[in-house]
Amino acid sequence: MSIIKYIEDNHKKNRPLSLTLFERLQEDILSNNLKTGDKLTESKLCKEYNVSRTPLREALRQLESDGLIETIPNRGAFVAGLSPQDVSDLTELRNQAEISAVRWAIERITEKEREELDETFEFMQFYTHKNDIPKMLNINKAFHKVIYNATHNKMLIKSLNEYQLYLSYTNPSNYYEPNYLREVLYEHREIYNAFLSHDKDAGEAAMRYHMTNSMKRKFR
Amino acid sequence: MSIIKYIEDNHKKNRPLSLTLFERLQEDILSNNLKTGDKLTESKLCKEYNVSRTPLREALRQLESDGLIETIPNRGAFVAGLSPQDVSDLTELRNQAEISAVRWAIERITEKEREELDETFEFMQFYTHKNDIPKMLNINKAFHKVIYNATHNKMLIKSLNEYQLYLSYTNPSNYYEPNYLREVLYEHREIYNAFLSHDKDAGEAAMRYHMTNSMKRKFR
DNA sequence: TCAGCACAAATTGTATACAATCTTATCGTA
DNA sequence: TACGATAAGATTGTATACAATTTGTGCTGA
Repeated sequence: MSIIKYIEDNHKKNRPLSLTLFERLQEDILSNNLKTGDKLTESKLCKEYNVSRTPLREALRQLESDGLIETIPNRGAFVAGLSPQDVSDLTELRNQAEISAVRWAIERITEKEREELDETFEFMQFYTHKNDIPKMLNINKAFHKVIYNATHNKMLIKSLNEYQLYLSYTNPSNYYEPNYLREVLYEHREIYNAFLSHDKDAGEAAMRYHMTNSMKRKFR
Repeated sequence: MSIIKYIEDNHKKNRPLSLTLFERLQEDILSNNLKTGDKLTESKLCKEYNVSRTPLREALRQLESDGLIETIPNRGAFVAGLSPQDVSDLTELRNQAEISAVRWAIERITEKEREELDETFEFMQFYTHKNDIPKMLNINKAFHKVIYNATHNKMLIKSLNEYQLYLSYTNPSNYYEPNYLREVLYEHREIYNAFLSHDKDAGEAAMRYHMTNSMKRKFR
């Protein structure tokens, strides 16, 4: 049964525990459930998540690489969350990176990726007219992710995904202001048009405008 | 015996095996000793390095986070080294990041860090006059690292250190050209002066100039 | 009182054992 | 011959056991 096999392959639950633990701890740190300075005692976490130390320690190593914890040999792991300063820095870094990314992406985007961008933008229009804000939040992220991947720049993609994830836990925009969706759609259309006309300068300008306004929307 | 204790504490060999393995494998991948696509079979690596699988797997998780390997669950880890395209992209990213960094650093540098920069630049002058190229390579890296840290931007520091490390394995500059050291010293002096005058625009311009010339020196 | 030591408990680091999954080789059948 | 089923071997995933180190505690003696 190829169908069943297919479904099994995609839904299969043989994801390593270390990955699940990594995501769980990442979530707990970014959501400030675990706070900066907290000691992460392996045995306690093992009991909490009901796993052995082997996959847990692997998850800790990944968190360490991402800078979300700091470990001192033979002493243990300590949470290193994001301070308000970190968030502010991260925001600025993200803005710069997004602006760079749009130039790279316009230069390197493939036909298939362009179609993906088309599709994503159409969804964006659709859900804007539906006024479906939760859906829009996802589509918004997806739109930017398409751009990230279109840069075909491995390191930049990794950074941008990290920035997007980390910042998604910080104070959200004022989604429910009356013009929110219309403004956002307009700004994305400008970016989208730059891809259609293959105009890097226009793309940079549009992204810069979008980033500026995103910041404003957060704090107005 | 406080002295002995001190020396022990610093030279102590109780660094986790996972860290040693991580550095070793990182080196092997960046130096292209392990090539893109190579399968990393745990048991083989264990035999090669004479360790058990536990610390080895922890090292693999860190390499994975850094994007130097890719692991497929239940299938194993595969080397994902840097293609020429990656190196080119990385170079451009590094250049942009260095330019951003110098602005941040000039704004945020502490007195202590300024002194460190003074000292490093003095060493730079000293070894330029001595014409000691190997020493200069180290001082050069150190000078930039002082700037990285002076940004006090956690993420940016992490990225820049990664860029510097990764690119240090790529084709080196033509160090032994007659004017190499003098040119490099001049360019760093311009950057250094911008710190003294606390002039971000001058700093950006100087770093931009330095980056441009660094590229030229690589390929002339 | 308290510095300093010794020992016990807790915690991290590493090795090994076992379980689950994937790969490969073999064989039989159409 | 080509193909698929199947079982053996190899490899990865997880749990447990043991070793090394750190941390906590109580005692001693100046």
